[in-house]
Amino acid sequence: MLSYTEENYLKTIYHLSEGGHKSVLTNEIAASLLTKAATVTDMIKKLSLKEFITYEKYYGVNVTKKGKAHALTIVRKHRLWETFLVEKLGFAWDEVHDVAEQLEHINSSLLIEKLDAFLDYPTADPHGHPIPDKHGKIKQEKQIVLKEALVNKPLVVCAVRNGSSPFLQYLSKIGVSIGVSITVRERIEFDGSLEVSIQNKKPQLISREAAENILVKE
Amino acid sequence: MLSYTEENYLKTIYHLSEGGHKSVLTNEIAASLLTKAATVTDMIKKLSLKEFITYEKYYGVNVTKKGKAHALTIVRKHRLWETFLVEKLGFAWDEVHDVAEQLEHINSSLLIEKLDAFLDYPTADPHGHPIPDKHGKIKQEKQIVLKEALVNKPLVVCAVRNGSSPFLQYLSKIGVSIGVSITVRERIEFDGSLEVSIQNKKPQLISREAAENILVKE
DNA sequence: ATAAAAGTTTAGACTAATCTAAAAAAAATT
DNA sequence: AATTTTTTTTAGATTAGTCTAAACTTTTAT
Ligand SMILES: [Mn+2]
Ligand SMILES: [Mn+2]
Ligand SMILES: [Mn+2]
Ligand SMILES: [Mn+2]
Repeated sequence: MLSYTEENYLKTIYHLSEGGHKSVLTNEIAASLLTKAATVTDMIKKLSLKEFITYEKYYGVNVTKKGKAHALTIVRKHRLWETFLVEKLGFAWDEVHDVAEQLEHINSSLLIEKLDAFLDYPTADPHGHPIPDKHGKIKQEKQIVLKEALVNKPLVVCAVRNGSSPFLQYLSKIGVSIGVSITVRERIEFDGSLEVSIQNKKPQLISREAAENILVKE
Repeated sequence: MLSYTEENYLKTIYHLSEGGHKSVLTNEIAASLLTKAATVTDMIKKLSLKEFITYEKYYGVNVTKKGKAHALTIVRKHRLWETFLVEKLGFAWDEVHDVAEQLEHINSSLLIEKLDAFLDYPTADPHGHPIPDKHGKIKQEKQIVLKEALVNKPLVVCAVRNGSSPFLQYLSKIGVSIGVSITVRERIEFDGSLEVSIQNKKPQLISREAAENILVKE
């Protein structure tokens, strides 16, 4: 059994490792969790003792199979709760993350299975992020970053990379949400900004930063 | 802001004080929370410093107005969550308490207001316990203990006193749930057991203990 | 009215999670 | 290759919540 804090460390390490594919350094974890490196060192010793990660002094940590499995249950809970908040309670997509940060630590497998059924087994959360199934399996569809999209090819918004409130609110304002159609009309080489048409409406400019944080599919 | 632990102490003290009407002794709190008296003494010092309770050394504690208000928000959350689990997720009434013990500490007023609306502003939880409204107001209907009920007077089950799983499962088994009609046919003076007819079915015997834990109204 | 019993508080210790400052190791620069 | 800079770890402290054992108060029984 992991504590609330240990779960947060494990989830953060899992995300920073990009799903277990690369090792993660002490300072990255500290920056991500707004703690100090010394605190992280203590915690990673604990997590490696419990075999959720492996740890080589001075060279960072890697998530073990056991660690990845547990991290996935936390991600699953986080995303199911976010889906519940939007679909059933009427939250906006920029209001759910902080509440889900708390709800993801509720410990009841019956609860999470019933919630999953109640939501009709969703495969993506309100930000388009995939929801692992009860076995930890993720259904990943292929998606590309809007910034790299071909000009004049009609695409559909399928996820955001950055889930911060200001960004999500900005997207809502310009009419972007999951499932909306979007076509790049012109790429401005000077600053990387794009002229895009959303739902076939009058083209508008979006910044390079925005275009790097919108994921689309055909 | 109270910690998870402080909230549990405050809620327990509130319940033991019967809604703020009597003072509560150190050992009662310790017994209720399965901790030791010394631990309780430390915690009640902290809670009284924060003015959620008043504390007179050796003579127990009393809940302040502020303490009662906060306790009521926790009770509200607990009972709204229990209602959600039963009404929306299909939990049985004996499965919800432990999960609600966790959920009651989730901190988001938006969440609780939206949940309340989603459930259509319920006034009682699955055990018949009243749900305080957002101002902490409790709508208490008058109810009597089945043990004291008049013979041959048709009544309706409106709450249980004891919410333990074994008791709730026993009630389900004999056909008792909230809203069911019940009539006392005979009171056995020897051991206090009652012969009752549930939903006008064949009379059956229930023990004094059971009859003390079922609340009914006309 | 004392003495014994019961209940409560204090003292001292432990674990989890955090910090700052100092030491050590690795990486980058000259 | 040596030195400087950056990163990480270790050492030592702090706070929250818990415990046991000892001391102190209140209550009960003689
Ligand atoms: Mn999120
Ligand atoms: Mn979290
Ligand atoms: Mn309950
Ligand atoms: Mn609780």
